[in-house]
Amino acid sequence: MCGRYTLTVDEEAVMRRFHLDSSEAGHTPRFNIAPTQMAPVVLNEAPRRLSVGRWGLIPAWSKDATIGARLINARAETLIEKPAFRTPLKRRRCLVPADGFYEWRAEGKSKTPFFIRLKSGEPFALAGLWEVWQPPTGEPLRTFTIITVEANECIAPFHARMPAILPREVEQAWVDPETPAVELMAVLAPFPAREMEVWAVSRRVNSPANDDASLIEAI
DNA sequence: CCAGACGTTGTT
DNA sequence: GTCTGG
DNA sequence: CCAGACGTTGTT
DNA sequence: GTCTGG
Repeated sequence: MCGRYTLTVDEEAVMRRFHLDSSEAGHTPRFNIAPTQMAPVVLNEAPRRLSVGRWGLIPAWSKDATIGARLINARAETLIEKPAFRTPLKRRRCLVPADGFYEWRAEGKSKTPFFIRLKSGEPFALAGLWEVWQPPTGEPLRTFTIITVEANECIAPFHARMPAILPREVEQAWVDPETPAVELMAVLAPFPAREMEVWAVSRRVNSPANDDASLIEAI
């Protein structure tokens, strides 16, 4: 699964990586992006822009926002049948820029967190869905969820699921609302484990209040 | 037709 | 909003 | 994902 | 134990 991730590069680097012209995200390097927090997303917009949304999808029909804290992931295998996801799947797909994520492994009484990234260290796109939710009062809120797939051999020791990392060549097709969703299901597959690496990190990452470069240092 | 649900993960 | 169950 | 809270009533 | 908030 994916319950915490990183985007440690600055906004310029994110824009370069995803060929964007402008940004409303105000992104600064992040080492501990947690559910319900705002994070950069790439929608289908012209001109191409780095946008922003709240992690944890709140369906448009939700009466309150609390469900958002639980809908942080969406299983790829059941996207089409789940009411909360099938509507955004059609025309509201997004890229979630990231360059690493965390998984926890129980070791005796406690849990040890691990950091996972590409061996290249490069940012990548997680497959996401987004929605707009209108609170009873106030401005509409954009939210998003991260799609999960079966874990590869690198992640399997930690969990049965991992976030869907998109191959670079399908990123544009993924956000294009003209692409039929059925044609995209095959790209939701475990990323090659040989291109990923993992190491143990400090338990300081457990608290979402901590967000600094030391969180991804190997211990 | 109306009413009511609508989600994921891990752990026990 | 959209689907399922009654 | 983990951390942290977890309640009611009436009155101002 | 379970739910909400970050």
